[in-house]
Amino acid sequence: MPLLDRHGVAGLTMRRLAESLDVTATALYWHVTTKEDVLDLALDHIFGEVPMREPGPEWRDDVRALLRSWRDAMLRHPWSPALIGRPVLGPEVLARTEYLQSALSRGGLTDLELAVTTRLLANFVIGAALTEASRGDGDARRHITADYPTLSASGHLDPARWNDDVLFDAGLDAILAGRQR
Amino acid sequence: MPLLDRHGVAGLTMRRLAESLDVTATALYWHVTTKEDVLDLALDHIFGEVPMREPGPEWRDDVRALLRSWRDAMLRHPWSPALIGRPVLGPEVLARTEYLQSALSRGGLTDLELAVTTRLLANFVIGAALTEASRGDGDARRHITADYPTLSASGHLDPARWNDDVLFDAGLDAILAGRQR
DNA sequence: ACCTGAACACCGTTCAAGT
DNA sequence: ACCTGAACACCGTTCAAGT
Repeated sequence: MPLLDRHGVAGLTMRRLAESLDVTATALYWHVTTKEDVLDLALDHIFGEVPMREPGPEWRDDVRALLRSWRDAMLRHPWSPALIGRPVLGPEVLARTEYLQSALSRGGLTDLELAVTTRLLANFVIGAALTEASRGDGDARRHITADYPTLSASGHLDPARWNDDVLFDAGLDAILAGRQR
Repeated sequence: MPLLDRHGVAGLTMRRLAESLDVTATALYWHVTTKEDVLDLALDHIFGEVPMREPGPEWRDDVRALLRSWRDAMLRHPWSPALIGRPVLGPEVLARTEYLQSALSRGGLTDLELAVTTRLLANFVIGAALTEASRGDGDARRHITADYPTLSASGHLDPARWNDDVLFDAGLDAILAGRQR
């Protein structure tokens, strides 16, 4: 939905969507029962953009590749992370979760450890996409220097200091490091 | 804001908020320039509920305590996780981020590793709160059994099988485990 | 300094009616 | 089966005006 990418979730209007489809706004309600339905469909749809590559010999590489594309897809559609939660149950999402979980299984993870790692990875990716999608127009973060010594020394809020991509990849590696072979 | 807790972010209306304050809706615009301002204020405000306990001898315990309360606060106000991203820069949030980062410093983390771990932890907490806040009314997840073998075998979508709290704590421990003393 | 009232340009959604 | 038109009950926000 290019409408969402341009105007954000606040700018998506049933009337606007209808117009882009050359229909009346009320016509949409034959196909869909509520505006939330539209958002649910759009959300699940973008996960179709996340490729699930043929599983290779190194399961860690499969996991990394999947989760990088997962984050990329959300960053390409910055409205998406905030919508997550409701229908993390669309078919596209489920297929990718299955892929992730089976890769972890190949790594030897089972039971509690499998569940913990799946959640940890998924929630990390979602959290990362959510925070990164909205930062960017950051013009705040000034004179923080005085009040928060450790924070400003670490450059946590300085986008020039650390790159989002390397922090994400390193986080992924940290999670994957302590795991079974 | 009990209004938000009861009606969610969609149910918070300038008119409704005004009424609860015994004022006209238009009066609000003298104190605030836009509705988004109200949400930003409300969001930062709930992080004031997250206690920063006196740092103890075990830095890991400080981190765990902070992040558990952090997640708890967001789950008490389920509308909050989806709003994160814009002003993760309010004073309450900044104070907690500073606390977290200084605890990690006491643990011996510096530079890249400090930045990576801070992000990893923060994004995990946010992602967890976001996904957990909206699930709960899950009445989907049926006949998934057939199509996604690993997924359904793991009980990933079965709330009776794994408890959110233990998965969260275990995730936290997994992140903290591989780190400096 | 702080609030009201009227008004504007929108919303999502329902429903009878058309083809 | 699919769409239109009119209508309802709301929205956020602006602005002149009051105290």
